[in-house]
Amino acid sequence: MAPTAGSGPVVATIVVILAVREGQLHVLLVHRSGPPEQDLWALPGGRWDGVEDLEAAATRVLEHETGVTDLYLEQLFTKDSLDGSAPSLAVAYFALVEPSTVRLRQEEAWRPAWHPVEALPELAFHNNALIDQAVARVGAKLEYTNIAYGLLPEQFTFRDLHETYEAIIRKPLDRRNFRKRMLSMGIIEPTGGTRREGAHRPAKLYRFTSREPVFL
Amino acid sequence: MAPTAGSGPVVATIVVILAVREGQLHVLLVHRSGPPEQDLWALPGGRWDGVEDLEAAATRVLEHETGVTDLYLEQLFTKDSLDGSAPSLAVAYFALVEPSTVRLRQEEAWRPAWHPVEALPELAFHNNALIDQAVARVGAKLEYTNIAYGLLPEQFTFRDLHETYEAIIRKPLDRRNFRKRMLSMGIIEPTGGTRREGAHRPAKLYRFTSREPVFL
DNA sequence: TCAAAAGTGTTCTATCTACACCCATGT
DNA sequence: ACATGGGTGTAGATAGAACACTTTTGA
Repeated sequence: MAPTAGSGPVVATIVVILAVREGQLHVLLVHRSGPPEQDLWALPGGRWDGVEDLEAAATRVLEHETGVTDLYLEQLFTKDSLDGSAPSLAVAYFALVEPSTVRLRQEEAWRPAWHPVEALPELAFHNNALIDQAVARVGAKLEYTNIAYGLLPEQFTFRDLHETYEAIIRKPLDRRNFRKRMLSMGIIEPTGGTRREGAHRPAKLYRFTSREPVFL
Repeated sequence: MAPTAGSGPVVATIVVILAVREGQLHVLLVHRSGPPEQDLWALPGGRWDGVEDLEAAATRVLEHETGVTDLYLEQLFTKDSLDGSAPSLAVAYFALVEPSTVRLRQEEAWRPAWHPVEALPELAFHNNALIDQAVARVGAKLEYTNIAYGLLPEQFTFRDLHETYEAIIRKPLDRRNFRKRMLSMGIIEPTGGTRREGAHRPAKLYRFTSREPVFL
């Protein structure tokens, strides 16, 4: 990475990459094989070169780790002092991805892996707080936006959607009321198709009416 | 200001300082007497030295411009490319202040001054968008927090509170419903005192039950 | 007694919550 | 026929919206 002009602090972009896998909310972490904070898990990130857009830098981190592009990405918070030593700044984003589209890098050094957000280890650079902040933000936005589209595939059943919501807000949602609310919000619509998943009635499939962020 | 270690971009903190004056929402701007962006109005800010807390740096800008300390301050957004030339980053905060506590610097070079948020001029560094973002955020938070305490003095009338809310959300609020809602939220309480302001019935005085941020 | 702002309740409507049974399918 | 998850409606409670007159004061 080319050194930047100026004489300011080191700036990094880091990304809280969230996905719902088997009904559990997960975050993507990498393992630090060298100092600082050796042997701790950390959020993926990279140094910002000062040339490209900040958001483009975050997108690049996301794509590098997951192979995913064009998903939901939003700025979260900017933190000083990544570590205690040199002056530094971390601009944190969060991203929502659909796990089946993800191909994790397979690298000895970093071992990118999904970790359930419940029961995280102590992270490098005190990044646990950023994850909490991201989850809280997503939970709040589920109520008045359609950002769940970032977490689900093109087509999905009501069960998928329901599980996704419950994984994030960690409270049970009444199935009938949930269905009514989603439909009355108008963020999803039936595709007409169905999906059979076992020895029982097939589920209708839905899609998001828009895959751009929409506020209600 | 001491140069920082590292070879990263220049980092600045800037602050959107908001106050309600005579029923109108105002933002504090400084006038740029030299390049870049000479002769345009801009948000006040300063270079971050990489040593102190980011938030402390923003607090220092706020205090330098207004003499006010210990008011409501919150991180807003981080933007790349303050200008088109050298790599740079601006970490924006917004602050809520009570105008009677403010003593603006009197400097020929910068001329800090309040500007009504309606009818702003084109600002340096395309900072108009940051102001819009700050106003939108405050407006949203009025609904579920007590942050209005940052905009009002220790004691105030319902009229003061009502005008403050209307100045930010730019929509009329029914007086009776507004009063009920504020009281049922429990964020304010009567002091017992009253204030006479003219040839009419005196108004009861209220205070915020807490002057720390409270979420409902 | 008049002008000017302060203070106060009720009705209606929309939204949210709680809750239990039948349906379609594969084995 | 049975096991499994999919799909549906109603009644009660709560919160929000609309709306107009009386009170207190100084001039």
